[in-house]
Amino acid sequence: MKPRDLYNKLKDEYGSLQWWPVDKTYHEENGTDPRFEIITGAILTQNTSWSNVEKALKNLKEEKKLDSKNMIDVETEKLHQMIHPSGFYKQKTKRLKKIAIHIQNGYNHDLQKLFNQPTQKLRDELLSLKGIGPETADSILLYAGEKPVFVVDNYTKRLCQRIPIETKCSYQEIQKYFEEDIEKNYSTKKLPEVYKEFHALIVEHAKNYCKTKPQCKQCFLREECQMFK
DNA sequence: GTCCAGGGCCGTT
DNA sequence: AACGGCCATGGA
Repeated sequence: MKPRDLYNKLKDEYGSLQWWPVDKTYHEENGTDPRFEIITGAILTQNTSWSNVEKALKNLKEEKKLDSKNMIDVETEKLHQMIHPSGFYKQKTKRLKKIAIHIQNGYNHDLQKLFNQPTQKLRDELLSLKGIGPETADSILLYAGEKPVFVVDNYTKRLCQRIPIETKCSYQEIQKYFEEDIEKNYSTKKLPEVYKEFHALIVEHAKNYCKTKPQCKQCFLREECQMFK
């Protein structure tokens, strides 16, 4: 199966999903940039369920620390406490502080300036920060920066192996394979929306059916999936 | 009690 | 390059 076939099938099944959840009201009321919430969420959700991330985000909002300027000043112990529910809270505290300081030093807290850079340059820059790997960087580029980048996560790798989709299983190979196939069918302007939707659909499907322990009998893709046969 | 989640780093092979 | 151990919580 080709990536575009998977995309179309998932879209027909699940319709359009609104992703990445952001509390716009909070940012309007506080004059902060909603894109920092996406950056924060991308770090907090590393190998962690979103429900746990929500608890941490809630704490950050209650203390008005969900922006790069205010996050920098939070005591390490205090930040540990606030993001505790999201797990790996010590390393994630370091990662959040690191990106916040980077946004201060390089861009004077102006995320527009950050995202105005060429995609590849920005990607390399994000990857140079310890704690930001390929998936976190690409999530930030796509969902906060509206850049045409396909995000590969464990769910994507799992689907590729099971259906299967004919590609090597390294991050780079999967990403290239998906992007080259999707690029052919959509205008450059539409690509970010397509990639956002595609990744959201993959997560939705894998959460519900293509779990670690697959629910093949209920899965609508079972007849075309090697896993079921 | 066990398993798993919208990863990434670091050390070893 | 590829793999294993580690980081940690809360819900199923």
